[in-house]
Amino acid sequence: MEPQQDQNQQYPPNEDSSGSSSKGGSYPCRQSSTRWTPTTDQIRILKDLYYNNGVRSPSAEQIQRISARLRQYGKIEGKNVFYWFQNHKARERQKKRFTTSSDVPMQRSSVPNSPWKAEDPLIHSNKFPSITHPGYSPASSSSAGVLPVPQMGNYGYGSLNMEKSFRDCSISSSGTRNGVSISHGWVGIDPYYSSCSFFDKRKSSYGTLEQEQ
Amino acid sequence: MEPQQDQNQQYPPNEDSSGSSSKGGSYPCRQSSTRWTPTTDQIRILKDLYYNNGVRSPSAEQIQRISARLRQYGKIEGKNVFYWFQNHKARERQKKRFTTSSDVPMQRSSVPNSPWKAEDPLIHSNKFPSITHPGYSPASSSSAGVLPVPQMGNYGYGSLNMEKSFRDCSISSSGTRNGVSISHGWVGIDPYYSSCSFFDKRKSSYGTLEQEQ
DNA sequence: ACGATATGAATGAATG
DNA sequence: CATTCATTCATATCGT
Repeated sequence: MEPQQDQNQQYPPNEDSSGSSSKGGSYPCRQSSTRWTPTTDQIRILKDLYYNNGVRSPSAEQIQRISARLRQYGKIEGKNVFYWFQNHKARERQKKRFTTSSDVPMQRSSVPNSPWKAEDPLIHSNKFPSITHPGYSPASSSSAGVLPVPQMGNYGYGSLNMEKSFRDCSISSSGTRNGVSISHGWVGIDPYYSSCSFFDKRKSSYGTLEQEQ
Repeated sequence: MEPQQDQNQQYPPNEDSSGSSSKGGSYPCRQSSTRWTPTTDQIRILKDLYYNNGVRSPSAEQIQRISARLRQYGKIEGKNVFYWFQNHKARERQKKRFTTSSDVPMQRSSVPNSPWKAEDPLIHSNKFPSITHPGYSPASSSSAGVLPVPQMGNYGYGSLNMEKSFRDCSISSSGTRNGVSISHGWVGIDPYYSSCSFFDKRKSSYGTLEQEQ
């Protein structure tokens, strides 16, 4: 699996600096920005960052820098870089998820436990680690490209009880059917939000309508 | 936003909780998902609140009222409203972060209209004609999106005196006196885990501005 | 031409 | 509030 579609994609020579802007390059004059179509060079660099530098979720500053660099090879925006990493990581994990679980084909461990209507206060406190942080040890936080080997690959998903892996599968039982009619009121809310917002100093950085209460 | 993509909501007509076997996404209009799919009307109102009223982080009571109002247009819970505002605000900021350069104030290359740099509160047309909503009655009028900002009285959370704001609190507004010390607004059903983490430590980012190249 | 797949884009939900 | 995950939609591309 993992086609990874190597740089096979021979995109059209792209428009480069001419300002044609439509990187699709195929259409005479059509929606120039249907969607970003990365050039081979851009993909190569992105993959290099991903695999050789361990970059998985670049921060805003990194994204700016990356997109700036990639701009030499074609039109690109920050969001493209952002999405690219997001998607690449997600898809890699997604695939891994199915291949790794050789045990049970499709074991939907339906945990009848929804954080929002939850009844046990445990949910927040004892949340197992790791599902989100597999194993790609960022190690030296400064990836700076000194990372010799990309230790990507096996995500330790099955290590622990992934009971909550597939979160609630049935939170939608909110009334409307079978007279249970649990409650509408969305009981249980983010503790941070509702609990303590004392010193809640809202800085109106936007300068728009500001409200305080 | 969303140039052409207009995902309609059409929440599940049936309440089958089991996740069916077929790889989801087979059917075009079969969003049998557990997650909330806002209707265009709901989105319109939410954006109106966001942009025209400056609502960014509604309080518990506000969320209650908002969700109550939006419920006319489809199933919705308080948490949905909460998340919506959270996400909308966060993404707006994020977008800014990606695109904003540290040196130049603002430099829009081209792309006259990009979802990431322009947010228009205007609504999108429905892909499908409004289908009858099984569960709740669409309540006749409106629904088709001719309603700018429906009645329902004014929300006091403008930049005005919020003093008189809470008058007809349908539910038992727990506390929330003027000033601060807002407690759980969750109308009585929010007993557990009031993990008061008063002083949320700003994680202060990774603190490492690495990555060069 | 289609259908399948790969992948960009968007967003709800959740965590830290 | 920032960051991340999961899911889904939309479309580009490729195979037959």
